[in-house]
Amino acid sequence: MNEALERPYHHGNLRQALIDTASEMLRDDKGWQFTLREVARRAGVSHAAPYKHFPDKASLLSELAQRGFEQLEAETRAAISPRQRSARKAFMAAALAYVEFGIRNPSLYRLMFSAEAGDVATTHLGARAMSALGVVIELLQRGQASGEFKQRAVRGQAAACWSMVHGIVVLSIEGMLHPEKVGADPIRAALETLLEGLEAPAP
Amino acid sequence: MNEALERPYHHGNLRQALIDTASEMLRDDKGWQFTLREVARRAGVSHAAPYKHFPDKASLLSELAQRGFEQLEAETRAAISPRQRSARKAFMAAALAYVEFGIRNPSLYRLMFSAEAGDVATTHLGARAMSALGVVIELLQRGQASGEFKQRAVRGQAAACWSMVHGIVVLSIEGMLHPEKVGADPIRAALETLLEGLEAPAP
DNA sequence: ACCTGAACACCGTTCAAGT
DNA sequence: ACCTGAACACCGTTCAAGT
Repeated sequence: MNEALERPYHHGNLRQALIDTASEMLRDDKGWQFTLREVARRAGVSHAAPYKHFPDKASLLSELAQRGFEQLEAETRAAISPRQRSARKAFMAAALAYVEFGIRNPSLYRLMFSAEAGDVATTHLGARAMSALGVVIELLQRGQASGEFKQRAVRGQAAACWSMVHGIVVLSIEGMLHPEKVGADPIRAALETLLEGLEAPAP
Repeated sequence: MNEALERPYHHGNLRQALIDTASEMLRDDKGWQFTLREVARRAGVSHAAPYKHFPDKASLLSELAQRGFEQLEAETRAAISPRQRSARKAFMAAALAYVEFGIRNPSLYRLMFSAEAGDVATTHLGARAMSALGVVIELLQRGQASGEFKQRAVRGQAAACWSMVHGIVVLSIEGMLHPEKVGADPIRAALETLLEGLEAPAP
């Protein structure tokens, strides 16, 4: 921290330095009012310098968002890597990993779905998001193949899962899923309810 | 429209005029970059005039958000007013009304859950949101009383329902629930899945 | 009582000019 | 090749001054 004192980026990788600095701001400043000039300031360069490495502000944000999706997918995938578990357990582990990522990185998570990083649906961002969605689809296919989950259109079930975890994250970040409002451990309760909608009735 | 030509607010209700103008901007400008100066401009007053009626920008936004929650609750409630229906049908109708409100008013919906309108959880806003949540809770209690829904903690089920509809709205607004990505009518599919998690197995 | 105009401290973005 | 400083057109907010 405080790289500015060492004047480190006179030559080289300002681009990476800007990304790192911005990531830190995203992690630390809960109050999400991201400004390019402040990133430049913290990186120890003039406010015009970033424009040599990014065409505009949205471009830097988009870069951060993409990295966010990569990290989200990696963490969610890691949560289900022990393949021996049941689809139910794998589902729960993946869903909790997703939600925890969102709650641990509220500003980043908001950014990932914010229009400020570019049209999420139409740009590369959409591709990243869809790739993250792939984890869910694999999980659902596994559950259906083993007979644990109902035989339904996987894409519809995936829409349900993604909407649920996304909703949980956003409402949690906004402080609307606190126990006093909506009962103890609303996150687990919500995921349990969804899971029961996915599962096939006991034979 | 174009009220400015008639110089209508020289005397009276500039406060209301600002709210109306801002609401129109919210409805029309898909690209959500709300500025107080533009509201003043469209209302035909100087950029300093709003400060005689609202302490700051967040205050106007908060007012708009509160009205949004009122409208959302009213529309959701209206969708289930024919009391004779089954809990399943009432639930589906209410959920679809909620989701359609969000999709019809994307900027307003975003604002309602955005930190720009003040801390959603801690201010009056939170109260409005909780009041809107009341519709869901009544519905769940009805379904449990009639035996249609599983006997579970209503607050947990409510968390599931709210997270689901909220997630559906946000992902839809962001263009991530389009048929080519996630199958035909992902909204109904997602709500069906949730509903099956709520319902008691057939006796 | 209600509104305006100038002013201040910020933005994002551009561009000539510096090394 | 990479960065800076001044500049432009915007913000939100304040405040003396106008009617």
